[in-house]
Amino acid sequence: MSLRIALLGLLTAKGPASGYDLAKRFEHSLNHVWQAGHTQIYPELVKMAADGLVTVEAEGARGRKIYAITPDGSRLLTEWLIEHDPSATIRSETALQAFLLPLLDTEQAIAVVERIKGHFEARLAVLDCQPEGQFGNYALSLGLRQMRSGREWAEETLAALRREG
Amino acid sequence: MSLRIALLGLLTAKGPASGYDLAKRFEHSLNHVWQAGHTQIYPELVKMAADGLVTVEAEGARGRKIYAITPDGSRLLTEWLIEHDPSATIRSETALQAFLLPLLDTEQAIAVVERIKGHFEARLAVLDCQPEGQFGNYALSLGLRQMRSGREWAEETLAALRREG
DNA sequence: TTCGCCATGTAATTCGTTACATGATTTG
DNA sequence: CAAATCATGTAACGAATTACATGGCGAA
Repeated sequence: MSLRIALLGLLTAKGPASGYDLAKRFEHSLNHVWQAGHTQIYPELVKMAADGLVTVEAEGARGRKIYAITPDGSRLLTEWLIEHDPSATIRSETALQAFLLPLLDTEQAIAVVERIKGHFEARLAVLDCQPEGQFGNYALSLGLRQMRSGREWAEETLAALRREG
Repeated sequence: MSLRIALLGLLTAKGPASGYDLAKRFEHSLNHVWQAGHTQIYPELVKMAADGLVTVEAEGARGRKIYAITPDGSRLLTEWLIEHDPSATIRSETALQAFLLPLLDTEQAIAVVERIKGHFEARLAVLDCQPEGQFGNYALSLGLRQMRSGREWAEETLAALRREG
């Protein structure tokens, strides 16, 4: 479902687009929120068209199809936003590594946390380059906060490990 | 892979266990980090035994099998912890709702953010009840930080929406 | 005209969820 | 003995990743 919602959202926010365009939009704006490659997007659009959520508005060169959202699609999108309880499912490899830290000796643990810290910083850097005042604004500020608190956790954990080691 | 790692980690941290036990451990300690139900765990343990990562240490009543980690399993676990670059894949329905907020009018957006805030608070409450000083310590403090920053985001966003609306 | 990127797709496989099925043990 | 919970599993389906395949178009 969420993939559909994400696609409908992008079509609403930035207008009709081809599968390729949508894959690009995913990369550039939704990347810190939801991810999908073209191999998932192309077939999903076909199914969504069959379900009446999008239509092929135009066909261009080399099979390029421009999809637009339909009223049914808009309805589904708004309904989901207003009614859907976001699932609490979390699967974070980073948090899993944090969980398992006590299995390592201090020196190894420090190395792992250093690397995790690097990851948080890298993602933070990506988000920092993101233009303010754009559509993804709210998600961007949420992402920034969570990456910053990840970095802080790493710093605090490093300090604790060094004290102890 | 991560499911395997999580299972190997639990077996190392808390000793040999059956599939059922492991499902329970997932619920109680790994829940804010990684999730898996018994339907995923049972078959995975069989495959892991076939791959020599765990062995059936004992068999009890009604087919109960107690699995223990093997040296190969330990090796794989440590290697993963030290070498594996945690994937940056994020799929958060909450963040997706945040992303799509601008599609709603102010009143609806406020309702959505209120609900999101409630979710963050609920998860925070669960983590707050978790015993300190246990194995999952590091992951717990990371989770707490991230839930708190989620709640702060919701509060700030609500304030902004109310100013504007 | 060759190289690189644009653009679209399919196939195979793995990962994860939901629904179903079964029987043992404990508690009231 | 009935009901609840313990405990193990399978099957079907859906979501996601990886690998493969193809051809167009533009620039050097």
